[in-house]
Amino acid sequence: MESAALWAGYGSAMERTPRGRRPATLASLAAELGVSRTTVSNAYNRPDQLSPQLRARVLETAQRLGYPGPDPMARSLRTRRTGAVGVLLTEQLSYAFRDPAAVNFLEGLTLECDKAGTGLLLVPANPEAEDVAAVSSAAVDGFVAFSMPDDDPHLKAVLARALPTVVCDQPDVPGVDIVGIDDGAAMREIAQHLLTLGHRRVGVICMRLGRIRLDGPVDLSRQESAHYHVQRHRLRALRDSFEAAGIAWDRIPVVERFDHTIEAGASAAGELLGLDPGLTAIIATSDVLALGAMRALERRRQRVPEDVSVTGFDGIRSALDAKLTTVDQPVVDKGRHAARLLLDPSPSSRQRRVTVPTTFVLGATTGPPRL
Amino acid sequence: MESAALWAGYGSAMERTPRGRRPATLASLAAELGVSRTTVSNAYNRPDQLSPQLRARVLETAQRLGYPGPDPMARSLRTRRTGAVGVLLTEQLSYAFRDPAAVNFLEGLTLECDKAGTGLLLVPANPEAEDVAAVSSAAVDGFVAFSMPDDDPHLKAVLARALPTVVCDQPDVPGVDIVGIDDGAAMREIAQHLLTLGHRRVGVICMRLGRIRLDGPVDLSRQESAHYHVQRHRLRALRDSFEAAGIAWDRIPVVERFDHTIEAGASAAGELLGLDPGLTAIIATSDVLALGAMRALERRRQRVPEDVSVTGFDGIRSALDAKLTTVDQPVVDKGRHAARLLLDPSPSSRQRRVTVPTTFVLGATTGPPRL
DNA sequence: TTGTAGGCGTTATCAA
DNA sequence: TTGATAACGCCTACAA
Repeated sequence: MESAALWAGYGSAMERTPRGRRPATLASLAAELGVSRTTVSNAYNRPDQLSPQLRARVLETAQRLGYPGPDPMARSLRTRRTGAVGVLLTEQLSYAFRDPAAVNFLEGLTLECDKAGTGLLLVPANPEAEDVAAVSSAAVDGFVAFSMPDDDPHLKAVLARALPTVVCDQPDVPGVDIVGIDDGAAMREIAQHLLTLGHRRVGVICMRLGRIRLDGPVDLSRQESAHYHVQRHRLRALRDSFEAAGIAWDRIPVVERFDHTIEAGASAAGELLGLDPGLTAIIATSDVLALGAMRALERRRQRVPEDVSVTGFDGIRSALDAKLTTVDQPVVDKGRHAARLLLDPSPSSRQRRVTVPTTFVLGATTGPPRL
Repeated sequence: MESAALWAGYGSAMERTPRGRRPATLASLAAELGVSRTTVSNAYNRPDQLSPQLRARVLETAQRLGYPGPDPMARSLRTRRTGAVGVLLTEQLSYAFRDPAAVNFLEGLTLECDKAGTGLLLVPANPEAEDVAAVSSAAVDGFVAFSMPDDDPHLKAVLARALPTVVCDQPDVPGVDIVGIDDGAAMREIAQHLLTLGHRRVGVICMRLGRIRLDGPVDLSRQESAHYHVQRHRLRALRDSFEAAGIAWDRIPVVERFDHTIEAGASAAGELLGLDPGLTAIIATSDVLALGAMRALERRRQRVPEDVSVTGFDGIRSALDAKLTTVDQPVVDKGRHAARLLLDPSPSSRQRRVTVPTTFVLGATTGPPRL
């Protein structure tokens, strides 16, 4: 106690960052004022619990001593809350600002955070690293996991925290609230559209199916065992649709790309055309990949849709601008729903599920197959 | 102590979220194992300080008890670090994902965060609210303030925290590292370009100049006293350029918009044309506003640049796509530099300053004035 | 290799 | 209206 008082009294300059002096604490402030710590604490947290003049005196002295208010960590330790929610993407942090779908999802999250006045912590969780320390030591009141594979160690670390959690677009963890779409139904619409147009020989580009970087053709077993549910369901829906139309699925080339970029889509399309030069349509499981495919076709002087039709998935802005035939999903809404589930205390402990609607978008990139 | 041991021993189910049982702590784990807290702590933080088998036993018991590892808040309180940096924008959080420049800046920040393995906390700081609590209680190791007015209470709260801080594009606080561009020089290039083309009657659209929502014409005094330095410098550069060319600045209408959106730009352009139907060029202090102006002109069936020239500022993607004449600034790099300054411990306490280069971009939206 | 003990800065509880 | 006391859960010299 006395040492605190000593410190508090030491030096009286008003530098913003008191150099060489030990930073003021609630206790040192109290000592300086000759009141108890409780009183100082109340001055900040319960203004009605002390007289206005005493409070004014406390605040003024705080200013003079350069005391910035109660220490956030100490407060959090005590109150068990931080006022922030954590987000995990399945990628580098910068992906959050580079991928259109991620950007939209996060916009949705922040829309609700703004309302609630909570912060949003982007938690580093590189899928190619096993280091979950950042997850274990994130100072948050809850987590949103976006598009993570079901075997991701970071996800496991999140669940271990036993905090309120919501997952979006990915693994259905028992008891954990989830937001998503009906991937199968949406993909079947795409397939049906192409089948109706008369396409029989198609190629598929999908996003990563596992945590290991792997770029190339995907066999059936890998399709079925994909750790990314979304991709698995979409591929499964395609298979069902084509087989129902009497087309052997194992004759249809499926190519995987780890990176979710336009360039990756372009290279995948190239690979697909190498695998089956006679295909008349390319189905991508995301708009970004589809845009890449279009770029590759353009480079090869193939016309879309006259020579090859292309479909996407997501409904991102640039895809709609490019008149891509795709499925539009309300990504911003998914973010909002996720945040609401997280911020609304669940009455029971039962899993809540929100499925947002999707819309088939007929663009100008699909047409009858060439002869 | 004994009560901890009691708790630790209570119940032994392996539910992920031990219901009704007090959550395990480092101490309860130690008690359960019959070792000291130090040992358990070391098992997590200094694996080399204890035998592999003991460590394995600790970790296994932790798993069994559902202990998720050291509590982040407690750890932070003790170590005085959190592994996250905070960002303040001058807007709602969702702005971070809606405004192209903000998105790019944050991408730059996260690029460096990824390298360093630190998280990024978006701190709510609504400019129209005075509530600074989120800033005061943000669990971060440092702050980046992006584009804040010099009289913003949130900024004041940031400085009060006495943590490492970097500001970007805005107030030059003594002793605080800063990243920016030469706004004046860049804007003079724009002005010179238009003057050379022969424009004499122009109108200006600028972003908000103060924290109070205000949409409309801006008089000289407000221009000079703007709390947003960037805007002030840009307007000042315009004024200097035009006056040097013998054009009376007070005859040039300047219109301000609080919201930074395309719609705001459009309405501002409309207002400008009302103020001076004879103007031959519209200068916007941002690309977003310029794109809005173009939209307004299009609605009015005015051709760009035949009827009216338009210039922007920033070099965002959609502006470059639209062939806007503008100034390109490396926003992603600004983010990177800001993060680097923050994460690199400054040797001295002197202010460091990084000025990134800009490039004049001649687009297709400027031409000689109509007769 | 392991244990002891003090303190990080705050808030909650209860009493005055 | 104010104050004393006890946690909150952990890290880290220092000692053994």
